[in-house]
Amino acid sequence: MEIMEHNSLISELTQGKELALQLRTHLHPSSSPEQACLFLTEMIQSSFEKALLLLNFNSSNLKTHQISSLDEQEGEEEEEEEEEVEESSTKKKRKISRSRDALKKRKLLPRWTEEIKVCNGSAPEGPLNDGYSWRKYGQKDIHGANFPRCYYRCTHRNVRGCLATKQVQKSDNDPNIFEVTYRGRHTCNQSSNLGSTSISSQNQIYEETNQIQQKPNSEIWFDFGDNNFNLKTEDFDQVFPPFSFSYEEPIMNPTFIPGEDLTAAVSSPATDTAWDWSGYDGGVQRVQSSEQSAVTEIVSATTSVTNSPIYNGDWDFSLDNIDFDHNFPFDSLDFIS
DNA sequence: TGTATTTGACCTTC
DNA sequence: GAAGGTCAAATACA
Repeated sequence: MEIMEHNSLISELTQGKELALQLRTHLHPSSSPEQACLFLTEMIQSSFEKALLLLNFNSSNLKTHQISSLDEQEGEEEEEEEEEVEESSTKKKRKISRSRDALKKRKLLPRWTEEIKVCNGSAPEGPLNDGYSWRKYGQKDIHGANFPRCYYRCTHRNVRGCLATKQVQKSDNDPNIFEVTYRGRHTCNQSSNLGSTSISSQNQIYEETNQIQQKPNSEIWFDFGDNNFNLKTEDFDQVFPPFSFSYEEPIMNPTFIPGEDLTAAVSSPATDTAWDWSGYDGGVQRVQSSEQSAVTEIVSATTSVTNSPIYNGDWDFSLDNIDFDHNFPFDSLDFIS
């Protein structure tokens, strides 16, 4: 790792640590204006994201080097192949070269899965509106599954190089459940368009309903009548490895509005296939089950939270209820160096 | 005409 | 070789 990057990484992580400490002081009941908490959480998020990007970047390079050194011969062949591509510009070779490179990158991307439950059997007419714009690039019949799987990638892939993709598949067991697998984080910053409305409405949701329950199996349930939202906290061990949370009275703010016409929320064009509600985000019951990438757990976990429609940076966790794991090595050199 | 979707072919992984 | 994932030409649509 380059010294500059190493220092940047330490700087970002240290800043995150300090901001977390500040936030903790703000969380004292006697202080803590909500705006300050929100600002601090955003700063913390930003700081960790930068750090993780650095980590991600370096681990990518590392992996590439490892691959090269482990299979030098193949690497050389690849180089030759790429030269050939430039010279001969044969379509086939270009395709091979590109796809190998892309696959190497894809393997390093974090991945996590959510289950989205569509309630009332009201078929929305568009894609899941999770705050990002997706472009469908493929559909595949999956062996043993009753329904095909759809493949989406970020609309801004070409323009901004955003590598985020998602797969949407209707569940065999419950036709109202869609399994959405996200891969890679958005680097196109398009989520900001939903953040502005969500915070206020989210708070409103919580204030109006205040029906959050904790189930014995550590699932958080947000009961909004027909719109249920749950989060399997058992998966938080994977999603947030460094922390442990207690959910006695969490404040989490899903980004949909209860009672709102769900179909109206759908804005972007999509497939009209009856089952293909890939972009549909209304009336959801989500179970986030994180499947970690090959990079590092913390990269995947953090990315999954910041990138997921469940949490797109707009939630304000009530950290009063979050117990920082005392084992988390915030102060250890292992963590910051 | 530009953009999104469909779909068969191709590639990688297991 | 089967299955999953992606590409890209063809097609649809606004």
